[in-house]
Amino acid sequence: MERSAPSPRKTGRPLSFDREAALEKAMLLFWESGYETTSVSDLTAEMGITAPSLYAAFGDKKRLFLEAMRRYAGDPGELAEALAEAPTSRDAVLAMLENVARLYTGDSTPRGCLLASAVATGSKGAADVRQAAAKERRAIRAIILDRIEADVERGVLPPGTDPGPLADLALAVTQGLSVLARDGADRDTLLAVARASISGWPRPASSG
Amino acid sequence: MERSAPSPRKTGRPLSFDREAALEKAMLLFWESGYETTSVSDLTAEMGITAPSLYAAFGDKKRLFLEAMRRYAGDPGELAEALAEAPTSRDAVLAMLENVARLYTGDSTPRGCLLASAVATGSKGAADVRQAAAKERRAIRAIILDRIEADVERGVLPPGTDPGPLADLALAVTQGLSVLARDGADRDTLLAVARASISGWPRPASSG
DNA sequence: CCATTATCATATCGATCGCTACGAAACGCC
DNA sequence: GGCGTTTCGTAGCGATCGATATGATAATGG
Repeated sequence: MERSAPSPRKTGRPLSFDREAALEKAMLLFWESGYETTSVSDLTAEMGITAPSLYAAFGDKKRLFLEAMRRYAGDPGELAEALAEAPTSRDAVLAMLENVARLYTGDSTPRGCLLASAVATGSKGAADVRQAAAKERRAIRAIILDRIEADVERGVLPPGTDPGPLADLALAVTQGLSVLARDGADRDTLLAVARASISGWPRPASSG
Repeated sequence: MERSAPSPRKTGRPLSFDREAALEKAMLLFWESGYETTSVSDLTAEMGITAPSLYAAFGDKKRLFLEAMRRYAGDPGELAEALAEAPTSRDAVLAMLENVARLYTGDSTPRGCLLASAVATGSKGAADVRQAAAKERRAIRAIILDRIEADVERGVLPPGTDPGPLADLALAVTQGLSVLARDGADRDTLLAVARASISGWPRPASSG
């Protein structure tokens, strides 16, 4: 249901810049400096284009951010697949947390999480952008929750296990790790927190 | 080492507003809308004073925020005392997390945590303000760490227990809960996450 | 009752904000 | 080579940003 090419125009002056590369630059800058606190002037400087080009290619600052955020978040289906591949939901969540720990401390990307920091707060005029980020987080939570529920149904987790707090904890740690990373914590520190955070998961009914 | 009264002036026109009340209003607004994304115009409207009064009383926007942040964070000594009162570091951290869960979902205050959201990101010009917030977080972590180390030394926690990840986890959950609260999670949800987050703590050497 | 001191309200300051009008330039089509 | 179409760079729009100059006003000290 995804248009592979938005509209391969046949006429007119061609775009003089790589739209995807420019979007990537914008994403990194929003990641680093936040949505409202990154100016269009900052963006055009980093993207190597002028303001009219930015507006022609992306609409306005808000739509550029939303597109950058979707690029950052990636395909939710891939997250679901990754979680499904792990033998247990516990392994799945641990792997996810370890992945974000590494993502937040990458040396070629800003520290922390774009979803956690770029719109953590802001003016009333950006309330809809914050809602969009909240929606992304809800989608992630739902995927984690599904994976945990599957384990409860299959008996991998003890019957009666409440999946909600486990999913919420995973999400909270995901966002909390972002703050640690922004404060300068190194990768090993974040990985240790990731592991500690799931050490309290209910043990399987030791069916082996 | 703290001046009890900044300077009880003897002459000149008296202040026509309650400085503490105005600071409280400013804190709540920064809490709600963030540092850079709250304008001086927003502040003066909420505080009920004009811009020159604000600058005369608080210096500038940055110093007003730093003062509001210190007011929000409270006295670190009180946190240390509260942690010391609990029978174990586990109880202490649980109580702390439950307290922030309630703080983040108070119905007379903004949702979430000022330290977590107000300067989660921002422009280069506000880097020093973010550093100030990071310093507050480091102070909190140090207090938690001390409390955990005390339990390790006393044998309340198993010897060889690494206190670092436990303290970092507590801090990460503290900041992560703020995101959940901002996204609309209710108080019980946050309390459940708080409890789940410490369920993996190493058990005492069952000396009873 | 006047001098001193400090805060008051009004009216801005220059800089930057997000955004766009305008005309020249570069393409496909004929 | 014209023509239609689209993007280009320049230049600047009105609004808002953080912060102040200015002179009136209200207190104390003598």
